Amino acid sequence: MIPSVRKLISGIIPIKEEYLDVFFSKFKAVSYKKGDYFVKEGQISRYIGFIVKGCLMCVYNNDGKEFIDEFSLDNEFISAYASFITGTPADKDIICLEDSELLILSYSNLQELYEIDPVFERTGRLMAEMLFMNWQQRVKSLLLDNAETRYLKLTENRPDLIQRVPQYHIAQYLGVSPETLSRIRKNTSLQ
Amino acid sequence: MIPSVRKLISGIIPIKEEYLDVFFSKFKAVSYKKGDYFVKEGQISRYIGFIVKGCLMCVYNNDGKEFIDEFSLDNEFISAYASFITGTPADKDIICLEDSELLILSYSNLQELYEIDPVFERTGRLMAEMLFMNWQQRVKSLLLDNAETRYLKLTENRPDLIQRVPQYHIAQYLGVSPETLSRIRKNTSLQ
DNA sequence: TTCATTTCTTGATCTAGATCAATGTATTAG
DNA sequence: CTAATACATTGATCTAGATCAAGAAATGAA
Repeated sequence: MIPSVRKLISGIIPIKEEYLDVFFSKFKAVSYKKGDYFVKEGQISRYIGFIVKGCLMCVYNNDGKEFIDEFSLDNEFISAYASFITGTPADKDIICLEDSELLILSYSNLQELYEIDPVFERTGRLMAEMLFMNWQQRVKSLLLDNAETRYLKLTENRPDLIQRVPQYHIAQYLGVSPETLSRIRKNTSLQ
Repeated sequence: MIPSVRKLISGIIPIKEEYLDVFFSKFKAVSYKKGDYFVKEGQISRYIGFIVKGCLMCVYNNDGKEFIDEFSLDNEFISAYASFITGTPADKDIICLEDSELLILSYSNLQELYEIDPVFERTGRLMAEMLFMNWQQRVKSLLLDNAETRYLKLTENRPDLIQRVPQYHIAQYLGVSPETLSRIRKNTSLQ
């Protein structure tokens, strides 16, 4: 694994220096083209991905209507976690929005890590806790904020996303129509 | 600790028989009256609670408007997890809706458990994973479902809640006005 | 460059759900 | 029991955001 990537992951997830080698030995590099599926709805997802470079999205399909659960860009993790953790079919697609380079970790390799040293359980716990807090924030924003506030918060928290992802996908993520997002942008930029 | 409660907790969280004694030794029993605060917004929450009997809710306040994050009833856990985990001030209140009996576990006692045996890290990981999946489902429902569907799903998943909690709190949880929930109930019960 | 496809904008209209106001019905306290 | 308070219902009206329809820009392929 490229040293810079290694340094990067170890900065993101809480894992001690001496465990890094065995940790990284369990990952495998994979390439995807724009439009490729990393996970398909209905299939069991057996991998967690770390995005070295690229952009992916998790998409729900509700009889034709699409809503976006999450975007992940360079240096972020992505997975249909519920499917991965429980071994049940995924309830969403994960699709590449750009050509992407991923490092993937299989379920069985992760279990091996847990067996090798319980320190990895702590890593897993801290990651799950971070994920959980993110999703709780998302619920809070959906309950408390109107469309404009949700958009403004997103531009603040993830300005990179707004640049790289088509606007109608941002709308699907915020839970509004593309037309509404267009109007929100028009209003806010005038002020 | 009462044996029946002990059996119950060990059925809910994934922990091995031989670790149960030390695990339970870290909990403390506390009583609350209806209306009491378990957590106050702005204060750091240093406890996780297990509800032996009773009902609590997590409430966000947005300049006067209240939204409910979560209800917890008998035999469920409750906490301002983000505050508990990160040691930062809670962004919500946790209030008792009924007189309640809790078993509470302090942050420092939990850390002791983690130090005593790494098996508790696994317990923590599995609990965080479960929590995370629940919250992801909540986001999915808020993005995909209209108010009526959200209500119907709630009556299916947590019929107990509908019985024990005032209707306007259910509305605050679903993210609709009490009037709208009343109309939804009128419509659905006619069919 | 040129054509095709994808994405974004704008206007007109519609609708789910909010808000306001009044009344009705349970609980609870004394 | 009665009064007071908390909770639920109903109607009238309003509004944020959806939907439909038509162009306008941008992007991309040949």
